[in-house]
Amino acid sequence: MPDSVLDSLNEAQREAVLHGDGPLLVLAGAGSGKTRVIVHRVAHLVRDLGVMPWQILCVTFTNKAAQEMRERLVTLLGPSAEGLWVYTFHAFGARFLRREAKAGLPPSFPIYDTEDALRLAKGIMSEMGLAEGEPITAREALGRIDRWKNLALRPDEARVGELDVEGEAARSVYARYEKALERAGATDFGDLILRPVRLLEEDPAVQERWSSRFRHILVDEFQDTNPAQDRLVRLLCGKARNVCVVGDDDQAIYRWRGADVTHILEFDRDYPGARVVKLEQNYRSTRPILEAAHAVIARAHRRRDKRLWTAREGGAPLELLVAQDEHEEGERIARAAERGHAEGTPFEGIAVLYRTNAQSRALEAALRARRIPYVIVRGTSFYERAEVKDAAAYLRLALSPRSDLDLLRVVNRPARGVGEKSLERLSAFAEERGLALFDALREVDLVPDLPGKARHALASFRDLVKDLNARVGELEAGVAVQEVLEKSAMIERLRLEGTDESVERAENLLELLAAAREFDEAEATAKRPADPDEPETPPLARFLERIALLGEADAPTPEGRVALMTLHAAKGLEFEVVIMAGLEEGVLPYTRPWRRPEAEEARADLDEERRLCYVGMTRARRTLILSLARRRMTYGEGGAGFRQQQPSRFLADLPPELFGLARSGDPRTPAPPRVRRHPGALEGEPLIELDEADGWEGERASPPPERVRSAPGELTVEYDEEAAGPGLAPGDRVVHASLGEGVVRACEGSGPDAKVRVAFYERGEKRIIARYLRRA
DNA sequence: TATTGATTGTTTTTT
DNA sequence: ACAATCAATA
Repeated sequence: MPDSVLDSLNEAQREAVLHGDGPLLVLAGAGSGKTRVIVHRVAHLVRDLGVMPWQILCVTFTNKAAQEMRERLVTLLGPSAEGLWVYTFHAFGARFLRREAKAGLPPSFPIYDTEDALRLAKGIMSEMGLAEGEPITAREALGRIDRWKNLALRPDEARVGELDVEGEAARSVYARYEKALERAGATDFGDLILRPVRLLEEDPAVQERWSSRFRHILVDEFQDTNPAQDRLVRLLCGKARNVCVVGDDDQAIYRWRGADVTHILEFDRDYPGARVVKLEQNYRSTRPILEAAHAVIARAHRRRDKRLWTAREGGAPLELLVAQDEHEEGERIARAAERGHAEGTPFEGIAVLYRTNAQSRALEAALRARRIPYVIVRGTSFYERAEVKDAAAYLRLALSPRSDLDLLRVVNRPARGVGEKSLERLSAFAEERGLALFDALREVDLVPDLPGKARHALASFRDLVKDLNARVGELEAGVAVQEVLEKSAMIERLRLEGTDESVERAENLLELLAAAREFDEAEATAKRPADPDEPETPPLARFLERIALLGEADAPTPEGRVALMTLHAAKGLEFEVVIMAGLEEGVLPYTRPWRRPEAEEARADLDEERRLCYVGMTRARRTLILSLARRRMTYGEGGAGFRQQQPSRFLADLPPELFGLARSGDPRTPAPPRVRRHPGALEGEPLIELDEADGWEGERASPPPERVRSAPGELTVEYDEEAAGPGLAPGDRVVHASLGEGVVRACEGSGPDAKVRVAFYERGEKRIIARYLRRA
């Protein structure tokens, strides 16, 4: 390894990079150069220790991370990086199962996503005569099944409590569900881990082959592994135990998905003799940001002791935005973003983070009103659109005609006169003869009682799929997609419809076509490492696999736009300016309004919320702005109405001196608000006092509460009734969203509902409700 | 069968 | 507020 590289690493990083054989745990705090360490370690193994690229397996959690790692390795190692195995857990599992004939799956098996799985479970439950919700819903059953799969448990091994009626039902659904997957020759996400684990455990020859194949295994984001994944890693690294796991227990935020922090917390117990390296120097954030983040995370239970530090001096204090409701919050955030931009941060350097997707609405509206360009980095990807999934289902069916689920999805898409009744008859016919639906279609003429129209439609559908199926071995993805789109007339029908929505759908389908062609192109140019063991997988199968596993579109945030995303989506990213919305009880420590978990469960939940908060804060490089609303609409106007909100307990953990106003040097800059823990605070109780100093009304439309006090079970807001209108007085200059700027002439009443007479420069004099005005 | 209007539940996070 | 599912109708 060149000295220049070694010199650029700090001591801990160097230790991790140069570590030789044996287990290694790298506890890498936020912004501590984690990816750098992994990448340089791989380079070291290949270049200095002579490990062959294909003997190294790098496992990540997300596609984005895998992609980034692969790119950085190519830059570092050049073409030899092509031979490295760099995959997400699920992509690795898929590759394993395709290549391992003993897994007993057809080589182009379809991968059912959550939506598919839910439909399958629903079908099974209605077959079993279980009404929805009696005793459990399909969703709940699937939740249980998922948890079992995360533990690598098969139906017969799934344990349920004595009186657990729901569990019992879920288990019998699980058994049938597995049978259905088996019959279809399909897998779901959980299977991609479970099946390799079980095969490796049950067949020593297979285990020997795989564990000797990989000399080194590196796992990123190890804190997010579930038990099945943990077991998979252990099986793959075998006796040599050359495994390097990198992660941060403080950033474990996927417990709900079956991840278990224990794996990282007790790594050195599971792998005795493991070396542990802590990366605590942070290269990302300013000192106040790190201090704030530490104050929040320090109170979490069950964590490895560590503390991030930075060599960087100085740094602006944190800011706190306090709004009356979510609309005002949006507006304040929009203005903060505008200010950040005005002060020189490009829009793409600014992010607004929130706990739940529902919060994005108000934020979006406010940004739009101010004409601030933004993107929502969303969870639902392009490939989850219904029309795209329809097209994909056609292709999957062509590859795997046994997949009844896919057949049922598209047999009448677009509508061609095959209704429920006809499908029932077809199913009955298939059932009788033990055939898959598609095989039943081969003899559609023998199915009794079909209306002529339906029979004809079914026959032509069958011919389309059959034709594709016959050529599927060598068919390019692009050609296959094109044929499906043409012959099924999906696009044509959508065009005929002519609504805005249908046009957009047609465009999505064309985009899928473009993606398929791009895929073919990449396949043609990429010289895939010669691998004699790898059975020839049809290109179409590889394309569909990518679609199935590409959850989030890993499009980089476009230039020139503020990024809006959930805290989960923000993991691994960094921004110059981070604005966190909704620091309120129930929102940032999120609590489900209904079910009340047991104490231990509740504490674990709360810890996870704390870590989520920590993840959000540590995304910020220079500026961290926290915001909250006093009241918030739940379920919209028709729903429960609005809820009075208490400030988040996490705010109370922040030392008051970290707060101040960003605009220093302004002679009118008031004293910073004091945020402190109430003297009598009980453990776990949000007891916060926010004292706001004068001067804040410069940022406020409605009169500032003089004092906000939050005690157990109560929140009091005291207003100074003497304050004129929204802190507005005749002569003040104000702005209205659509009417522009003007001057206040008079105020009637007080509070946010006060009527204010304003002389607008361009629109003349108008009477406006105070809450719609802002100071100019 | 397909379309429509009403009703219901949903809201945490996603490979 | 919104989507998704369900019931009633053309």
